[in-house]
Amino acid sequence: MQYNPRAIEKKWKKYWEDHQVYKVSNDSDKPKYYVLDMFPYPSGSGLHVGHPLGYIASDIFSRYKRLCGFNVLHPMGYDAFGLPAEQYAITTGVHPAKSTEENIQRYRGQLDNLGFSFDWSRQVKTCDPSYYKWTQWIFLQLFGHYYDNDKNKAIPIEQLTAIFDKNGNASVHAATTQEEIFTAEEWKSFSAKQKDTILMNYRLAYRKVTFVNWCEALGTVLANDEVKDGVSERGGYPVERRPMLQWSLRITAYAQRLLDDLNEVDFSDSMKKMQSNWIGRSEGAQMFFDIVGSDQKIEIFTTRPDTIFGATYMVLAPEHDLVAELTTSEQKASIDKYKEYVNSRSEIERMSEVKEVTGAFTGSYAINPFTNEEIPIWIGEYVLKDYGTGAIMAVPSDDDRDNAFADKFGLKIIDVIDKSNYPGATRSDKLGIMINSDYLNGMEVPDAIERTLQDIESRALGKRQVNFRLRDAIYSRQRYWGEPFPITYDAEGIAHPMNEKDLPLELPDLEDFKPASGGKSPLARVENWVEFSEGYKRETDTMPGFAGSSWYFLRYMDANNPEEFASQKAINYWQDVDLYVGGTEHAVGHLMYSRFWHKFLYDMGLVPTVEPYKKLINQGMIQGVIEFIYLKKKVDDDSNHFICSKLAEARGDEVAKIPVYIDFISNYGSSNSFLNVDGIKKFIDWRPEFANAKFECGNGIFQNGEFKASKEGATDSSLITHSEVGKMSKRYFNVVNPDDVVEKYGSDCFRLFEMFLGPVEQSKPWDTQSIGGVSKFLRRFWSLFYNEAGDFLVTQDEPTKDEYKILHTAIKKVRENIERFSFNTCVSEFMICVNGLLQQKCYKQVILQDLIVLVAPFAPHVAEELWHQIGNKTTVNDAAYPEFNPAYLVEDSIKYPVSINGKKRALVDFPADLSKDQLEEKALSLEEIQKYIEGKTIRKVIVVPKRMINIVVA
RNA sequence: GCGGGUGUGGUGGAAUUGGUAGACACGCUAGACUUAGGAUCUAGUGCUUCACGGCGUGGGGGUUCGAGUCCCUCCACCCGCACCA
Repeated sequence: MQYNPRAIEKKWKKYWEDHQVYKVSNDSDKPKYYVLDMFPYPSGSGLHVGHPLGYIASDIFSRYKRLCGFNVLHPMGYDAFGLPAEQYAITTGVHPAKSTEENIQRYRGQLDNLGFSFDWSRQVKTCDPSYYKWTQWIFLQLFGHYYDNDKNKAIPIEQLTAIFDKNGNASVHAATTQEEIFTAEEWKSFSAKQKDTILMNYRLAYRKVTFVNWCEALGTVLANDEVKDGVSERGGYPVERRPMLQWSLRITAYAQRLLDDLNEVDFSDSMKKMQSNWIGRSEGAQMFFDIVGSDQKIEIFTTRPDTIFGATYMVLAPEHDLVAELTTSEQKASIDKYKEYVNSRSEIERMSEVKEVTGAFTGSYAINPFTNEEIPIWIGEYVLKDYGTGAIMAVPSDDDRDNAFADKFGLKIIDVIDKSNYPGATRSDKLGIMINSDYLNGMEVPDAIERTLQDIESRALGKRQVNFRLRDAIYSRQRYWGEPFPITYDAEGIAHPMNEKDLPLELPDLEDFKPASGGKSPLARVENWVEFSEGYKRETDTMPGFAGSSWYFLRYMDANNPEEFASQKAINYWQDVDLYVGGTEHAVGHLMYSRFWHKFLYDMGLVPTVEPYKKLINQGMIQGVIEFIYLKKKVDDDSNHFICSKLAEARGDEVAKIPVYIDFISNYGSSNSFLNVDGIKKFIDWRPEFANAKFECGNGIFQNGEFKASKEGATDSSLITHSEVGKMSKRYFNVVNPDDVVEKYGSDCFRLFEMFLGPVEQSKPWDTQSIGGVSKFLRRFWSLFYNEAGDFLVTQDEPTKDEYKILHTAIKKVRENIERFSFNTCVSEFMICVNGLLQQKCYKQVILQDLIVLVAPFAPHVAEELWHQIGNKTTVNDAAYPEFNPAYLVEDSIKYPVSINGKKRALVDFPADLSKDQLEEKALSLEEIQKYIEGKTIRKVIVVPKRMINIVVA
């Protein structure tokens, strides 16, 4: 029987499906293990060879865990709401539901082709009403809760209104933007609308005015990544920031817990760092500065209260609420002019041009509460409205930006810290001794910080405060293809949650997907849907992409439950995700949001764990080689002139790079990839505008269907292309579809090859050339069972010691390597093992049956086939992973490297049971060592039993 | 600028605790079998030298009997963050 991957793989895929081999039960005595892949957005272009890398790794791990006796949950689904489908709908009129479903089918086919052990009965699609019913339900819970800072958890909003009824809000410590204090009487006297507005300042899901990227020309709101350099990516139209009433989630309430609990999870250091940077905790003081001639105060936040004696001016964000009031009539013109300038600048410009400081003087003065000096109040774009309080006390001696600002506008600078004891310390380092600071003089900075904090509090100038960079997440999208909000508004605009019984609120059908006027979602045009009931209108925005993906891993636990998002029984069995595999692009967004949702559900008592993902692995990107041909920029005649890259570089021609479809290339992926005449013809068929172009290479010139040799004996073109490693993408024509590779080599080979490329976490270019090595390995593996004539070779003989040793070396290494997710080295071990057994001509069942199971997680099809060939009747998935027996690795003798002064001079076999002294003696008497030590003094001999011997001579 | 990571043959990569650097492959060279080979098998393959030997894990320095691995310093590339008070 010959190794025929195509037949084998088809056969076993069907068997697995027919026998429901990968169906997982929630009722099991086995320990649980949950392996999760970040689910894909089903894009129109399908999977390329880079996408399955993580899926293969997680599939191997799942299969391995199952063979080790775990009940393994390994599900898959689709993040199916999203902008591309909607944009496609706008241009083609095809309903997003339809195109999304087609894409899902295509993905499913591609995934199935790779032999994954997914339990498809648990598939989720975020766009499915039976799924987004629960996304809406969780949103309503967020709407119905606030965050209590004393209890440190989310509490139902009814409990808050009960407190308001009794005591007002003075005693409430909550995560809130509510500033005004009110009494119980005041609360009761408020109108329904006023109450709604106040509660919005407490709810975890709430409405507030936020800014969107509005593009007048396209008549739509754009996502941040659709805006490039202040203009729309499509069309290049101007984009302005427009205020809009939008839903947000109060993730900031959970900032501290999101930061603290990073200690609980096994993520890479860089991943944790990215998250903690994003959260951006800083400790400092909130302080109020009096304004000369005004009752108002300016609130600031500072991490350096110690430098207060050096605070010689203040800066407000240009958008700060007090700016208008503080601006004197003399300064009005210059302030207005400056604000106009700021408005003209895009967010991107304000962020990218850091060097230049700009600002304007308001004409007003504040009082430094420590020096009692009057200090000028400026506005400047380097102070951000959204960070801290939107106002700073400026200390030009100890902050680079304040210093540049003071320099430019001639403001007073007082040195308050002597850094002479700390050479190399920069302005921002919290190091030095206080000077020019009255009673702080002589103190070290950390002590001075503590002292000023105490004084600020005792003098009631402010208080200690912790500040976070993390912002609340904007949760509204002015789009059609997302989850509708289960919210209606009455005539006064008060938000009312829908009755949970009436969920899901389904998306209405639509034919025209263009946005409605005024930046509203297309839903605003569906009048009979918007009119919920007499006087009540529905919210017409939809939820963002991260809504559905923030909790999907919980749905997999009990995917078809119509009563709950997942039953408590299922959640308590599966608990959390043991291993999460996905790309770094979700490092902050998705992971942060889903950790936040999970903590909220934990507060509600609905999940038993504080963190959703125990361990995270980030797979690297598989890059593609991009092949370019050079088009000369200066041509002698009218025709386009393509030129061999070698020639162009030698001559120093100015050229444009034209990407070429990689299928046209000969020797693709190698350093001397080129276009032959055949390839040039294919290129011309593809790009007819170059039909008459000239293609020049060292061998000759091809033009108008004819190749004229310039070198003797040349019969074909060898137009060398320029190769670069880059993204695998449609626009570079270098996308490799896994289906094509599977068609040629089989999915077992594909799986092994992707793992063999290198560590999962690392990015690496796709290189089809070396796949042959893995294919050869599979055939050699097969040849342990069948010879070329097709005879079955397997015998029942007792294996030799050497054969056991080869097998158990592999068992040991593969087990260890899987445990540390080093899959590439596992494949090497398989090769070493098979090479070794072939050398021994070992066709013994006892050895081979263990080897089959060892390989099964990586190459499940061929393993299943051979498992049955050697006489098993049930699936290899129900076998037990081979146990390592150290007895087989015990050696009689050990090869010792013998070194002189650390340099290896001999390699000798010594009996394993020799003592250190015996080894030393034997080594010194070796003939090949004698010549190195003759006439020299032996200073020392180092013997590490079972490792090495080193002789130190003078 | 700050934070994290990476740097090893012609190529992808291996070396788990400081102990034989280059496993396993690709590629290349030679040979065998073949009408043929982009099939298969065998041998070789870090660089350098006729050889003995010498040199070798981005550069320089250090610790050690011994360093790819630990320490210091510099360089290059990748990722993340960035007017963050």
